[in-house]
Amino acid sequence: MTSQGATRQPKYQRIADALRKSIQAGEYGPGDRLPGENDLMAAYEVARMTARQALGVLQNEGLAEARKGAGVFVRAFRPLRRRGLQRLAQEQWGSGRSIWSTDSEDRELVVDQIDVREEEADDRVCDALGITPGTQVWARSRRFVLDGKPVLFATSYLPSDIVADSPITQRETGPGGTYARLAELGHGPVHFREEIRSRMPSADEADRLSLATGTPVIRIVRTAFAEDGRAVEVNEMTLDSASYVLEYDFDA
Amino acid sequence: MTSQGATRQPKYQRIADALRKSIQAGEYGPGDRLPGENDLMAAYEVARMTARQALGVLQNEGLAEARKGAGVFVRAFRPLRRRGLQRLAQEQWGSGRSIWSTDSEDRELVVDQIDVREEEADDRVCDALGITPGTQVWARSRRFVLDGKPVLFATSYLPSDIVADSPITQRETGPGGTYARLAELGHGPVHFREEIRSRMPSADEADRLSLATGTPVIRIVRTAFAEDGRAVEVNEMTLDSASYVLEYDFDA
DNA sequence: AAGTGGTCTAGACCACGCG
DNA sequence: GCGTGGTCTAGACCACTTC
Repeated sequence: MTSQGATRQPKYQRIADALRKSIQAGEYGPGDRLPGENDLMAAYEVARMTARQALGVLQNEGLAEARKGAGVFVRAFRPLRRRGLQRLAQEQWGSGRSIWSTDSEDRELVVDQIDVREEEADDRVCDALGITPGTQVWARSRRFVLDGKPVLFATSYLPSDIVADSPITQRETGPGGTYARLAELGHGPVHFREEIRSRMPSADEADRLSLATGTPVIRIVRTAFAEDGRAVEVNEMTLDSASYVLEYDFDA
Repeated sequence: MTSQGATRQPKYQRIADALRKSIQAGEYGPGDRLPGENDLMAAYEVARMTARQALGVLQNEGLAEARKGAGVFVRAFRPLRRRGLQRLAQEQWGSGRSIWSTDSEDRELVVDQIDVREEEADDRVCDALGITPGTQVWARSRRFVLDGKPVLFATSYLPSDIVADSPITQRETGPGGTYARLAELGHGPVHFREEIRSRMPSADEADRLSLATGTPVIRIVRTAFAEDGRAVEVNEMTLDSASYVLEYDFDA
C-alpha cells in the first residue's frame, strides 16, 4: 500500500533525514545511542527492513556505527594531523627520531603486524622504483595502532641491491629508521613524491583497520629519490580516513 | 533453513566474493553488465533481498554501479592527476594561465554553477582567514565538469577589505585569475597550505557530483598567505575521489 | 533472559530504461 | 512491452551484548 502522503521520497530516506537532523541539531552527541530498529518500526509504522535501511543510510554516510547486540551509535571524530613535509624534513630522521613521532604527539602508539621479507617486486612497485620486472626487493610491512585503534598500515619496498646486508633487512632499523640507514649507505633521500587517492576499503582492509561501515581509506604512495635521481624506496600506506587529516605546506 | 555447508560466511558475502573475483580476473571488464538480481536468485537459489545485498556490497566498495532499469555495471576509473605544487607555481597564474588548465590537459572542461556574492564569514572561514567572526567576505563558487562528468566544486573566500571593487568581485576575473588580481592589489600569495580529508558525501554532495554509491569525496581546504603572512584566501574544494589522484612533490 | 543488530525468505508494486 | 533495479511488507532464526 505504501500510503503516500504528499512526498515523493522513500520512507527510509525520510526516516534517515529525520535522524540526521537530530544528530546535527546536537540531540544525539558523539557516542550516543540512536533509536534502534524496533523503535523506528514503532515510531514510523514501517517494516523491519525499512527501519534497517534508514539506519544503513546513516552508517554509509559515516555518521553512525552499528554494534552487534548493542545498538547504533553516533560516531565521533578526532583525526590526527599528518604534516606531509615537516615530518620528512632531514632534521627529523637525521636526529634519530622516528618520522611517525610527529603525528601522534602524546598518544599511545603501538606498532604491530611487523613483517620484513625479500621478494620479487610486482609491476606497480617496479614501475615506481624504475627497475626491471622481477627484480628482488626488501618489503617492510607494519601497522600503527593509536590508543587501541588501528589507524594505518604500510609496506615499504627497497631495492635489494641497495639495502642487502644493512639493518634495513632487520626488524629493528635503529635510530632515525630506514632513511637514516639509507643515508649511511650513500642513498639518503633528498626528494619525495606522494600520490594520494581515496576509495572504499576492501574487506581485508576494513578488517585490518577495524573500519566501520561508511569509512573510506586514504591511499598514499610515497616515492623517495636520492641525490642521483634514483628512486630508493616506495612506501604504500593505507590510512583510516576518519583518523587522519593530511597537511601540505609549500611556497608559490 | 539457510542450509550451511562448511562455511560460516553469509550467503550474500559469498556471492559478492564470487562476483568480485570474476571482475578482478577480468571476466567482466569496465562497463560490462554484471548478472542481475534475477540471475543471482536463479544461480544461487536465494531470495531477491539476498541477491540485492550481494550486489550492494560491490556498489559500496565502489566496484560496481547500478543503473535503474538497465542493470549493474562494472565501474571504470581514469583519474585526473592534480599536482599540488606545480599547478600553483607563480609562473602559472603569473603568465595568465588558469591553474586548472594543468589538470585537464586535452579534455573538455566546463565550469558551471558559478556564483559570486558577498556574505558574512562563518566560523570555519574566519578561523582559516584569521579574521574576527562576522566579517564580510566575498565568496566565489563554481563547479568543474570534465567530459560531461562533474569532478569538483569549490568555494573560495576572500576578505572584503582586500578585494572590494576589484575584478575578484566579478564573475570573470581576467587572465591569471584570482591570484593574478591579488598580486596586482599587493596581496599576491607566496605560501599555501592544503588540508586533505576524505569521507562519504552528503546527499547534496553526491547529487552535485553525480556520485555513484560507494564513492567517497576528497575535501581540500587551501589557505593562501601573502608576503606579510596574512591569509588572503581560503578555498574549500570537494572532489569526486574516483576522478582524482593528488600529487605532492617536495624536498627533504 | 531480554534486547539488539545480522541474515534470510517469499512475496508485492513501482518507475525507469532499453529495444 | 518487458526486464531492470528501487522500495516495502511481515514474518523468521541467529549471534551477540548487556543486565
